[in-house]
Amino acid sequence: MPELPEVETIVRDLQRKIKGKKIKEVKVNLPKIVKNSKKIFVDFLVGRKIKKVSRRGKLIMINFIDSEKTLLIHFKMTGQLIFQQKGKIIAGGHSQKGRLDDLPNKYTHIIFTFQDKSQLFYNDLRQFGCLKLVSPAQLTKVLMKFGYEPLNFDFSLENFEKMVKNKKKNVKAFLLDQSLIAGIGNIYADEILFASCVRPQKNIDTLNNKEIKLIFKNIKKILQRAIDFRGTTFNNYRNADGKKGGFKKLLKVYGRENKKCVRRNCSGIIKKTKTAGRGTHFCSICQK
DNA sequence: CTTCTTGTTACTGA
DNA sequence: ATCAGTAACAAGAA
Repeated sequence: MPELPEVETIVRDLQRKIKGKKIKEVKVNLPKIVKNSKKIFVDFLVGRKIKKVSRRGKLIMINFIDSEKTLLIHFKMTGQLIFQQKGKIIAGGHSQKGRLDDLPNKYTHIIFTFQDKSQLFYNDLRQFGCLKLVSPAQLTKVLMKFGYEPLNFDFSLENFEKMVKNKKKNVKAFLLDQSLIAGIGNIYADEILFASCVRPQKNIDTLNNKEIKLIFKNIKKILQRAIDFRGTTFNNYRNADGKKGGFKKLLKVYGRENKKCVRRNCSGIIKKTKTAGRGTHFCSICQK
């Protein structure tokens, strides 16, 4: 599922690929994905030049030259943004399921065509993602609800320690709460807690100083490393080139139910439970 | 056929 | 106020 590292990978790629391009045509095949009226959405975008592609948590923001408005894109579970030069065969090669690598496919709901004939496809198998044009005031309101950017300088150990105080949630729910820290999802929450030897069910107010420090360090380390590997493809995720991420082989607990714990000298078997409403993987031996 | 999956929001009840 | 739990959204995998 797209979490911070996956969204960051796409944002960096798109910034390079579509910055400065002028939109020539916008096709909306599934209007419910767009949270504005289709006419307002299309009329605004056609003729616009892309100024900037950026991100806050898992939310993508696209700005345009000569406009105050921002296009927000949220992938939710299965959204994709895939860019193709005109006529180029999409990378990713040999789909086992036939021709899903050819775009547009049956999950392509919006198509942006630029003046140079290159195209950006919004695909979404489960149709939970959304696109929305917002004014600066609306944008401010949306961004107010986001917590720290975990890789930013202001997300410091000192500030993290402050956040942990007076909180009563279990630590998994804490990591998933976008209003506290923005961008961690189910996969990285499990990985961060495994790396920190802390049980996901453990209440945040029972953590000792060492555990708090370790969790803080691993949030930064694991998210950064996942970006370096261009994200995790568990099933649906693809980057802006349509390719899979490389972090899956570095996953230590997520998706490893009933397998042996990879920690040295640990004989545990990875268990799967439901915590904070999500499938949660952990080792009951080395995660205390 | 049923059950499970996931990000987010909305809602309920403690 | 705060938190835990669940439903809803959709469609595919097992």
